[in-house]
Amino acid sequence: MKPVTLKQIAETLGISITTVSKALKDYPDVSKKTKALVKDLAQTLNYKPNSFAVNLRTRESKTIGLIVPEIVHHFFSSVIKGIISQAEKKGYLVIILQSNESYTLEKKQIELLLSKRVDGILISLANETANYNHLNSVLANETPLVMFDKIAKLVNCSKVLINDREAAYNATQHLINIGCKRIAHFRGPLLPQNSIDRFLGYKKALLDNDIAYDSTLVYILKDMSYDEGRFYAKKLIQDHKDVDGIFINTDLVAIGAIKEFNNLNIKVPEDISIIGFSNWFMSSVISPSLTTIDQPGFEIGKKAFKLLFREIKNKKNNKKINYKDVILETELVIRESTKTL
Amino acid sequence: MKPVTLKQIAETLGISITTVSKALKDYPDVSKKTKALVKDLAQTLNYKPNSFAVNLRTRESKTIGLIVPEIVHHFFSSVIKGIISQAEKKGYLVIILQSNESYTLEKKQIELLLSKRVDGILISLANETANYNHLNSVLANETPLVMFDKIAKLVNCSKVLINDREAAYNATQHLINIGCKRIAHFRGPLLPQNSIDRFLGYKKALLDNDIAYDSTLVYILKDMSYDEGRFYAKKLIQDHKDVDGIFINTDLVAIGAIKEFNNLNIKVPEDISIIGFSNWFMSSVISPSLTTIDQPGFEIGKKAFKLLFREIKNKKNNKKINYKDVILETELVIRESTKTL
DNA sequence: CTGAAAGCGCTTACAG
DNA sequence: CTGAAAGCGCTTACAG
Repeated sequence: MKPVTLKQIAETLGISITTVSKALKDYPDVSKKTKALVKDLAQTLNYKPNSFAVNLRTRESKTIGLIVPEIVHHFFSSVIKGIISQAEKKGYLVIILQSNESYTLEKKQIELLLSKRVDGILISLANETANYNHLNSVLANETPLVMFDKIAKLVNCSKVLINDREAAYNATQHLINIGCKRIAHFRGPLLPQNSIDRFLGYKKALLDNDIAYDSTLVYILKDMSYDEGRFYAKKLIQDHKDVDGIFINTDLVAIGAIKEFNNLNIKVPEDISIIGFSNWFMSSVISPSLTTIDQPGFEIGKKAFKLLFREIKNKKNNKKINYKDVILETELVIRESTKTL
Repeated sequence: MKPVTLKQIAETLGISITTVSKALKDYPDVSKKTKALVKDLAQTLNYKPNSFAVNLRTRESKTIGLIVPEIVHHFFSSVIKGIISQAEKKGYLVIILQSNESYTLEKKQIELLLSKRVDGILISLANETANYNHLNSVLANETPLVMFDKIAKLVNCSKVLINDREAAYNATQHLINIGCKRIAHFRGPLLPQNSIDRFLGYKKALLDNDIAYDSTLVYILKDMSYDEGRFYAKKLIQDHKDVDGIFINTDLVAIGAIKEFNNLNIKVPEDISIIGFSNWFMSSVISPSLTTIDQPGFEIGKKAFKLLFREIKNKKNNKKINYKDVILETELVIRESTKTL
């Protein structure tokens, strides 16, 4: 069953391909009668324009690319959902790639998307990524690019963010408010901007409250996994018996830490208060439930697509693109893993 | 910066487009010298074939479509990851769509993918889907189709599955082995094949052990959410004070039930043993941790893509496609939510 | 070993 | 209101 083409409709009706094409797209210069005839036949033959040909002619594919570090991850899957839902509304399809936190893979995937000529690219960077040439080549290629969550400050494009520094500050301040004196921080790797900012927020809160910053209380994690959470929870207790609070870069790690403390018979929050980051669903169902910063993944995804869409449109109309940083609100969600005031 | 074309390379080198095209693809009938010349220039100009033109000529896009009911879901995101990782190896890109368990949306998305002329489609059905015309139209369109997890028995295509009936049987048998006498079942909606099969496995285990089947112990859930788990846990206790075990269709619901029992001060597993299904990561970290059936999402995804790839290849070579059902192994993972033997 | 030509299926500027 | 023609950028059967 070969797909129906304009040519077939034209021949059947004894008119030209041009007219058929125009009729289907409701050009004003085609008679009503012809339009009706064409549309009817197209309908009965179940005509679908060959998108390959349309892409070639119009130079656009109505498809965007999305690269995330990891798909099986509450935050990123929420972002993906936000992006897809918004894209669908505007008639765009989304190709999804996973970088596995690898710079090499990320770079290859960018090239792949570029060679596929997607209309735009959405990306959250791999932890490893320190070189931005591949991103600049997207820009040089005049393909709209929007970064979210894990961004590179130096790349000149629109970004969707939260105020990591402020959120981390608030989290740490909350620990201080409930009486914590020795507050540790499990931070992410050195490169990603959000792990830098969260660290800086933590540090500033300490200083603003006249608590001496002690670098031995800061642990630099690598893969931000549940197991790392367990490992560093144990290590922290061995290194510092006097710790009474921890601000942890991400919920999954915090959940590992809570689990480890449960095992070691260290009471959360009585002995140690814990705050995570991101508000994974899981955090509300573990015991004790986790105090955390709610990070609106779905909204971030929606907003990121909206920005990208705007840039795609502007590009088509040869309008200048003005880059924009959008900062979304976060919220401290207080649960059982922190002492009450 | 306009993308480089074959024509430009040809003109620069003073040879024909044909030869350039052939040189780049290492046709044997082009001289080594010409090939070197062409490849060098293509390299320096950073030539990338226009995929729109290639698609139109070759009638394939090296892109497949994937429809899942929900993305923010441990099982499905694992499947997605499996599919993408395997697709990438074979040079295929994946467009992802989410049906939200809606038949109408699913149908529209199938049409969209068909009109985009993807090389193949992978799908896990929406709970609502009872009519398979849209799937048959994929087949009629000669687009390879593979279903996984939530499948329609009646559609004539390859499928990747687990043995739901057997897995449910084993789960129920385990409850019986540890001494449960009144075993309830929280099942999924009426239509999806896997909720039917899990129910049948449950029932058969009861009968094989001479335990009377009591339909009032079976609760039919709608959206399989955490909140539904809480709701029906409470209801179950009100309806049946003597229940001592529950086999629950999916982990998220089971986690809701455990949480509710914790709140109601009903001890799991002392008062009631609970078994879930799927082995979400979350299930290993809640208290008590959840006994469940491990369902290999990542493997299901990989296998589904492999089957689809085989069919795409066969179609291209005009070989007959022989449909295949692949059944993957599951495993009972015993944790704290069930009594010990 | 090289290249002219046809064609994939559309869209659109232009002529009538 | 209709249509001939050019062209998007490739691939490939065919001729030389």
